[in-house]
Amino acid sequence: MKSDDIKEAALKYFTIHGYEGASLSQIAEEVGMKKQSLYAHFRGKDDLFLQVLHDAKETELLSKLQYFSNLRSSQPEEDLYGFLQLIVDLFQQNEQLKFWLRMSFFPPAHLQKEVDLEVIDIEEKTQALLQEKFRKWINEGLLHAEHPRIPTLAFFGVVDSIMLELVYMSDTKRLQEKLEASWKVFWRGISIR
Amino acid sequence: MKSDDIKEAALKYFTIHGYEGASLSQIAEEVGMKKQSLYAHFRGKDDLFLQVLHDAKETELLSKLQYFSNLRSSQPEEDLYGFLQLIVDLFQQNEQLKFWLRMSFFPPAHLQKEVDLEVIDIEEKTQALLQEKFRKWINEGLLHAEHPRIPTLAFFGVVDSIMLELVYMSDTKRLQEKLEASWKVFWRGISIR
DNA sequence: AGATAACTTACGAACGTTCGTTAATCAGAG
DNA sequence: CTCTGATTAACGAACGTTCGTAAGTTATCT
Repeated sequence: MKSDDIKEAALKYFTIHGYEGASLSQIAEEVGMKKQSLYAHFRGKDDLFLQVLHDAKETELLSKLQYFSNLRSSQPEEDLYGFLQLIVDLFQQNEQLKFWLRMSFFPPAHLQKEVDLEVIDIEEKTQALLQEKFRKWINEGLLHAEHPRIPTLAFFGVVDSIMLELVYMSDTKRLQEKLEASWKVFWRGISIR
Repeated sequence: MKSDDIKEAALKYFTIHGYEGASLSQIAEEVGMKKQSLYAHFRGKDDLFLQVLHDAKETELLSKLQYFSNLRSSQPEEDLYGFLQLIVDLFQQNEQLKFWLRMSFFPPAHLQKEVDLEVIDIEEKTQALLQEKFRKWINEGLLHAEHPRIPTLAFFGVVDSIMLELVYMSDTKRLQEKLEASWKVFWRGISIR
């Protein structure tokens, strides 16, 4: 499918240069066609962008849901640390997560409304899922007793900081060091004494 | 000074629309002049951007250095939590921190080198400063004994996640809740039991 | 003080280029 | 023949930048 090639190229340039900085000529050239030909597949730049955005969001959401549904054991230490590693892996496999991160925090001004809808959707779902996990773990006495919303929000904080580090990353060693440090302190902060 | 008005307007549009999305016409219009007149003050768009960037970095660096040098007491709990509040205050006072955050993580591609130099500079200085603080606190037995680099990196992680939340922020209540949660877990993770 | 020179700031006009988009045309496949 | 997808051509609009110029300010010298 040629549309997928276009979306792949668009993802790349949107990620590097942002919405305004990415030009349809570049994207078209990447897939070996003229920019006017893109209009056979998409209604325009906005349409292309929103489809790429939706795809990126869906794959990210799916990856996270799959990770949590494939957990057999109830071992918060492994499960949570594994989730952080999942984020790192996703970042290095596809460009989609980096694109998603950039656009969810710095969306093109005239599409902020549409972007926000996607952001809110994925956030509510993952947060509800994780908070439920924490609720169980706390009830089972595996974690420090407190309202599950607290470790949930704190963990998303760790995830966010790791993603930011992944964006900036020049060096894998530095990333791993920061991940270990954040995880160590976080785990000590939620585990039972 | 008219140059300052221009830089102020430029900061605003760079923050909202990014480098590529901000146009000199808009910036000029904001200060009540034509875009050609900007060239009496700056050599071009890149020059304007880099000056705004440098100013933003300097004020942020200065704010952080001042905060740490004005600490009289050796009370990590107050000092660290106060630093988080400082970040929140800086974000709501000036636009500069939001601009800085956006550009340090998603710089215009052709200026990445120049931006990186500023980022590395501010990061090295603040990190060295904070790590020294942690070293002292740990030596005084006020914090959990470990290599000071660990709580330093973890704390910067908390700071980053708070800043991301400030960028996204639609709601002050949500921000405060996330800040409290991250702080609670972080503090429990580094304090002595 | 008054005249002159130099510098600063702003403007209109125009430059060449690129942008996203539309329309007409054409090749190839079912 | 029809339909899908790609092309060429062309569009108005906006981009950053340069030029020449005019007005205002400052500095220098007699």
